[in-house]
Amino acid sequence: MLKYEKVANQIELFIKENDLNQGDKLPILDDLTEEFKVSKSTIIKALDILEIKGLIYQVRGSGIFVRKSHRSGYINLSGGDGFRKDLEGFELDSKVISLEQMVPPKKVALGLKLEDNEEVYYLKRLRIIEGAPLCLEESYFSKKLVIYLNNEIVQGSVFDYLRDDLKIEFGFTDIYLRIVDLSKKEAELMGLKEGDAALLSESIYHLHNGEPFNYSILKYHKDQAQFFVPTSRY
Amino acid sequence: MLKYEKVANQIELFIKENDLNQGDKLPILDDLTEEFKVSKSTIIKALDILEIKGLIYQVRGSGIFVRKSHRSGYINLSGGDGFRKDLEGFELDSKVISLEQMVPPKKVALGLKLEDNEEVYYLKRLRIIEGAPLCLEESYFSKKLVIYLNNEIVQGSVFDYLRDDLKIEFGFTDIYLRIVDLSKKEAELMGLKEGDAALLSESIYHLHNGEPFNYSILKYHKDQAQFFVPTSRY
DNA sequence: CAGTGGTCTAGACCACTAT
DNA sequence: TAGTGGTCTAGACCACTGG
Repeated sequence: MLKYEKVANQIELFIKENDLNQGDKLPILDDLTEEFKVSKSTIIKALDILEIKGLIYQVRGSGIFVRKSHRSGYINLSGGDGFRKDLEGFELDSKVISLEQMVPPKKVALGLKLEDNEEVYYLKRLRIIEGAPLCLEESYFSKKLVIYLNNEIVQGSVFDYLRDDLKIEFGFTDIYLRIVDLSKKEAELMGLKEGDAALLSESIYHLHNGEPFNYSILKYHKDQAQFFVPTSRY
Repeated sequence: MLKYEKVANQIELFIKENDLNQGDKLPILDDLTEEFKVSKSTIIKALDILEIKGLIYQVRGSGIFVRKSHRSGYINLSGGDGFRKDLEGFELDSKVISLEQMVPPKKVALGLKLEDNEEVYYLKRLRIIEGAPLCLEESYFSKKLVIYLNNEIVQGSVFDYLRDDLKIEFGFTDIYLRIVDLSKKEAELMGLKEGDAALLSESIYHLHNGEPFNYSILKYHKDQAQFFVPTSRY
C-alpha cells in the first residue's frame, strides 16, 4: 500500500473513531507531516483524496475541517464499486432470477465494445434490503474479461469475487440515471403496480486500463432509491 | 490562474478541438512537460483533475487516454455549479413564480446553519428546456451570505450573479436524490398529473470555507430527469 | 528491457485568514 | 504579521506495459 493511501486511511479512521463532526478542525499540516513521518506533498495528496471523497474540506490560511454530511441509507454514487459499503449495517440479500450465457442486446454489445456475436454472462437478480425489494438488477459481464461465473458465486457479492478471486482491477465507471415505468412483470417482482415509476441506473464499469467489463441496468424501487453525490472544487 | 489549471484547460480544449474519441492517446508526459514548459508534477496535477472530471484515464506503463463518454442532454452531477454547462446547446428558460424573504422551514434552517428566525431569500421558479418543463425549483439563499437578490437577477442565472457580482467563491456541494410524487399544484405547473413521479434533488451548496449559503430543492419532470455521474479510482 | 506513468522528497516561495 | 494551506520545481527512484 502506498504511503499517501495509508495516511488517508488513517486520517479517515481518526475521524470515525473520534466521531468528529462537521466543521471540526484536524491537526495542521506540519503536525501531520511529523505524525506520519512523510513529506508535506504526501500529506497533501492524502488530504486531496479525502476531499474528493467528501470527507474533509481545506481552507487556505485557516485549517483542515471535517465535512461529514452523508445521510444514512443513501447510496454514494461517487463510491465506484456498488452499494455494499454505503449500506453497511443494513441487511442485504439477493434472489437470483437467472444466470445464462448469451449474445447481448446491441446497446450492451456497443457499451462493452464486443465483437459481433461475442458472448456475455447475463445475470438477473432481485436485490433485497431489510426484507424489502431494493432493485431489480440486470448485469452483463464480458466473458473475455470475466472468465467464469456460476450460480453459487452470483448468490453473494459478484464484485468481491471479481476483485479477490479473478484479481480484476477496477478503473472508472459511467453512471446514467433517469426515471422509467415498470412493466407488469417487473412490478410484480418488486411488489408494485404496472406503470409505477422506478429509478433506472445504467452503469458501464471499466478496468484500470479502460476496457469495459460490465454493463449493469438497475431499476430501483421508488421508495428505496436514495442517492448521494458529494462534489468538491476541481 | 494557476499553472496546473491553465494546463488542464488547454488539454481539455485540445481534446475538444481535435474531436478525440474514447481510447485515443494523448502525448506522453515528457512531451507535455516540454510543450507547456512546466515540471512533471504540475502536468500530473493537471491530468489528475481531468481524470476526476471524467475526461481521461491514465494507464501506468502505457499512456494517457481520452475517456469521453458523456451522453448529450445528461446533467453531470459531479460538475458542482448547476446544470447550465451540461445543457449547453439547449434552449434554457426560467419562469419566476415567486421571490420573497422569509424564515425558512426547520429542515432548511438546519441545513443552512441559521440562527432562530434568521431570514432567507426564497425563490421559486419553473425551469424550462426547449419549451418544455424541466424542473420546479425551490431555492433558499442565506441572507447573511447572499446579501441582495431581486426579480431581475432571478430571471437569469443566479449562480453567475453570485460568482461574478457578489464574488462568492463556491466550495463543495452535497446532493441527495430520490423519487417523490407530485402534488396537484406541482403537477399542473409541469403539465403532469397529480401523483406522477418526479426526481427530487436536494442540494446544499457551501462556500470554499465551509459555510452553507444555498439549499435547493429541485423536482425534475420524469421525462427530463437525465443525470450522469463519472467516477474514478480514488 | 525500453518506454511510460507514479510516488516521494526537500525546499523555495506564494496566498489567504485571523488577530 | 504570524500562522496555515497551496503551488511549483528538480530529481531520485519505483512499477507497470508491451514488444
